[in-house]
Order: sequence, then structure tokens, then C-alpha cells
Amino acid sequence: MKKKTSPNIYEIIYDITRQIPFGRVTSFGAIARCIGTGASARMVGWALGVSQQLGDVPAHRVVNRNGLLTGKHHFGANQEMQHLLEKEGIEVKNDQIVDFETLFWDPLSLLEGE
DNA sequence: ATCTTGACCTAAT
DNA sequence: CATTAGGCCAAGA
Repeated sequence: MKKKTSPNIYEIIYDITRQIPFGRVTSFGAIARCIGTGASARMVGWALGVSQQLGDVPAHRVVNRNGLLTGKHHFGANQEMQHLLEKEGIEVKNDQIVDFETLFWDPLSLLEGE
């Protein structure tokens, strides 16, 4: 069988990001923590960037711990990320999510739910 | 093969 | 309270 560095990381990150409910957001740290060791917040952002380019994962629902749209620049151009969030009913001000803690969705809930 | 950069986070000074 | 340092893993040059 083929031996890769760590294909699991991608699957986990993709899966978690895909499980994010509508109108809800999460942070890199939360996902990284959900994975635990073997991955870091940076990998999440990098993996999400790839997934976003693939169009299979709503990366616009993932922001940093501050609720700041750090990676909006990676969405091609303009405030596409912010527009997507606003379309979901999320209010964004100055590239920052309003009531972030309220809209925050913890991926750990998946582990608890299942 | 090595070095640098990267959508980050936590802790220490 | 603000800034610096360290950790973490992977991809590009």
C-alpha cells in the first residue's frame, strides 16, 4: 500500500469543516484540538486552503480564535468570504465576525454527539 | 537534503 | 497591557 506522510489530517479537517452547521463558525484551534496531537492549527489553515480551492469544504466558516477573517485573502479576491458569511446570516464587521462566541460551533460536539 | 513560510495558539517576559 | 518566543506539521524553493 502507498505510504503517505499523514493523509489522516486532511480527512479529519475536511470532515470536521464539512460538519459545520449553517450559519455557524469555528476556529482553527478548536479543530486542531479536536485532532489533538499529530496536527496543529497551521495545518488546519493550510489544509482548509486546499479544501477551499477544491470547493468541497466551506472554509469561509472557519476563522481564527479572534473571529477574524484572517484567510479572506485566500478566497480569491475581494470580500468573498465576508459575503458568504453574510449570506449565511452571519454579521461581519471590519473583517471580524460579530457575536463570534455566539455563532461559534465547537467540533468537539461531534465527539460528544457520537 | 536544508531553509523559509504559513488562514494559528498558548505562555512567558 | 503589549510584545516576544516557542511549538506544531507540511509544502514550496
